[in-house]
Formats: sequence, C-alpha cells, structure tokens
Amino acid sequence: MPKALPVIDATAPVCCAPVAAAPMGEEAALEVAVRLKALADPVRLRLLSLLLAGEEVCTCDLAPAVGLTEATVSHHLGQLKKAGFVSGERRGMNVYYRAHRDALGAIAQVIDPACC
Amino acid sequence: MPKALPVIDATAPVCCAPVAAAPMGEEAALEVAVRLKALADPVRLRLLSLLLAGEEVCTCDLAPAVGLTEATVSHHLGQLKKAGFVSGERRGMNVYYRAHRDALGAIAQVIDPACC
DNA sequence: CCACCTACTTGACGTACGTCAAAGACCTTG
DNA sequence: CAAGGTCTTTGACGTACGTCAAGTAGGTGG
Repeated sequence: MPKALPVIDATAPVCCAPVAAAPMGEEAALEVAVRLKALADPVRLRLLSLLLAGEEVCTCDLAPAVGLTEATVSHHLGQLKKAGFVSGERRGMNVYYRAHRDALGAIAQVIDPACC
Repeated sequence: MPKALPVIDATAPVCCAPVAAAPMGEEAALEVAVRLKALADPVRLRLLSLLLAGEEVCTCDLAPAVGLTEATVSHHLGQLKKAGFVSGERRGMNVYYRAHRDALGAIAQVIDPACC
C-alpha cells in the first residue's frame, strides 16, 4: 500500500468479471480490493449485520451495540458509505443508516468461483 | 486494529452464519475479517485470479506477472496461505501454488445476503 | 435565544501493512 | 563438492488504519 494511494469512487456496486473468470487487470483488482478492505474489519462486519437485521438503525444504537465511541462508529460507517455498502439519512435528531444488499451481493459474486 | 492483535488459525474455510442471518458475535466477525483482510489487496487478488486460471503456477512466473519482487510475491502468497486460500508444494527447483476454490466459495457465501 | 442532544470532523497516538534489498535455505546440475 | 537457480526470511522504511479525546455542526425544546 505504499503505492501512490489511488482515490477511486466505490459508491456503486462492483461491476466486473469474477476473480475466477480470468486474470484480473490492475484496475479491476483495485476496484474489488477497496471494497473488500471496507469489509475486512470485525467492527464493520458487526455493524453491517446489525443493519441487515433491522431495517434502519441510528448511530446512537449502534455505538453501544459494538462497545465503541460514537466517533469511532461514525468513522466506520463513513468507510462503509464510501464503499457503497450503507447509506445514512438524517431524520430529526438522529441519522438512520440502512444496508445495501445489492452491493454486498455484487462483491460476493465477484469473489465466488462457483458463481460463473 | 490497535486492539490486541488476535492470532487465530484461518487455514480452514470459514464456517459461520452469513452476515445477513443475524447480528454477528465478536469472534465470528473476527474469523471473517481476517480472511477478508487477506483478500483485500489488489496484488493478492491478481495472484489468486492467476492461480485460478492455471492449475499450478510457480513463484517465478507470478512475480513478473504482477510486476513485483519475488520477495514481495512470496510474502503475499504467505498471507493467502495463512488465510487458507492457497497452498504451495515444492517440486524440484520450483514451488507450485494452487488456489482453493472451496475456501473462496465459503467466504463468498458468508458475505452474500441473498444466499440464506 | 439559550441550553441540550446527536452526529460528524479533526488531531494525535500506536499498531499493522506493503515494499524492497540483502541474506539465508533448499534443490539441481556440472 | 562447487556453482547457480528458486524461493523464503529478515530488517528497514514509509504509508495507512483503528481508536479516542476534543471540538464543531446540525437539530430540538424550553
């Protein structure tokens, strides 16, 4: 990662051939890697599963659920949002987050060698 | 990650409920996260796709394919091996690596919200 | 308008990661 | 055994990441 940090937009679901389909190009690998990196954290996985369980959850409920500061949770949610896995909407005093199942399914299909 | 680094064995395919099934426990999240972290790198994704394309490939062929030092490629292959995605076997002067499709499929199923 | 609450941003700290050069380990061929 | 090729390990360097404390922005209610 000491490579020049490539800032790319990853808010949309991945759209590229599965890993097993053919040798990946450098750009395609990066597209997949940035999204996987967003998922490759225990806290973010737990946040995602909480969001997938309930329809909408606000930060104030998520923070105690994972046992971390609201600041830290906000940071993780920001990472997930940048990767397109969640989106948040402010309603009143709270911000309600929602998981995007399609984005999750898309990255899963890229990884799965059986699915294609 | 400043948390006490938890050294766990991840050589076997993941075996836990999908993320969407129910709120993940701390241990389950870690099991998935360490494997995803191994996958969350452009170089390792390219190496995996190269291994999935051919049956067996040796380091000497992989290094030039990704444009990195053999030392670096060896390090990445070690990461993938620790995560159970590949395994290498020495035959003569070369070490031949092979991808494990089942381990890849297992982590894909855990991620996919549709698959369960 | 003034407290007050929720959520995000900033700065700082320590740890982990990716990379390479150099040295070591393993095997084969003369 | 010596020479050479292939891989892995070690050490070092710079960058990125996760975490929190503190400060700021946005919204509500007296």
